[in-house]
Amino acid sequence: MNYAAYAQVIKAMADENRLKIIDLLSCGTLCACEILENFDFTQPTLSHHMKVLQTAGIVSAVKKGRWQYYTLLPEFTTEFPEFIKQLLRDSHECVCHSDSSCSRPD
Amino acid sequence: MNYAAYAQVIKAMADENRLKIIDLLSCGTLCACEILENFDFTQPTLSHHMKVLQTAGIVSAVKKGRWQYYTLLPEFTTEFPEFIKQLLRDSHECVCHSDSSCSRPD
DNA sequence: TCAATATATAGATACTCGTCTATGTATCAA
DNA sequence: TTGATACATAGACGAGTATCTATATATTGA
Repeated sequence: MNYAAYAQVIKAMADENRLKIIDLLSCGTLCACEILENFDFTQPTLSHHMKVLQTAGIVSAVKKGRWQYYTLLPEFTTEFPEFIKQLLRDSHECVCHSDSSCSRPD
Repeated sequence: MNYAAYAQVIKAMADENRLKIIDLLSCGTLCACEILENFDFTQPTLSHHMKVLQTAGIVSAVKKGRWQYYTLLPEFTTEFPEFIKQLLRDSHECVCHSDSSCSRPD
């Protein structure tokens, strides 16, 4: 499992405001000004957050005229929940199935 | 949706090593020394990571003799994937369903 | 052409975080 | 009792980050 790659994605999600941005985008494309209406921080701060989400492969951006439209990437919305599922699922390559010097608790 | 609370959980997951620890624990309880065998960092660093995971409500700890046993909390393993599902699902309270001055891209 | 609008970039600041070394504490076996 | 083992805590350091103000760029309507 590629921990480093997914750690990058999760790092990008590890912020209250970006989590809300992802939620806003979960029902469709929005431009930056529409997203900004939902927050108290400044426009450059939003610009920073959107760049973080793009770099992580969570969001794509398309410019039309004056507006920059952001959309959740389908790769993210489908692959990420699948990764979480696999992460928390018992798999047979785990160290706990191998020999160990420590005894188990009762 | 409680973004702040889940942002704390996601922050605790937003580290390559802690992600691997969660994966190791996904198939059952392990003591600290067993977990440490899988990493290159020092024992105090592991101790720090385990505290972060406990504070976030991801892992519980039980001491038996000399050993400290760690287990993934069932609340985490069941509720977190559900949160991710809801986060990425189109919901009807979204701002995109309300009035907006911005036009949509084609 | 000019002003307003939408967004990005630069640079600064304060804070958080991952890791280390050094050391403390608790448990157990001899 | 003593030494070894398992783990935690304290404190430091360097890197990263969330936010701001100031400013630049691009687009559009008048």
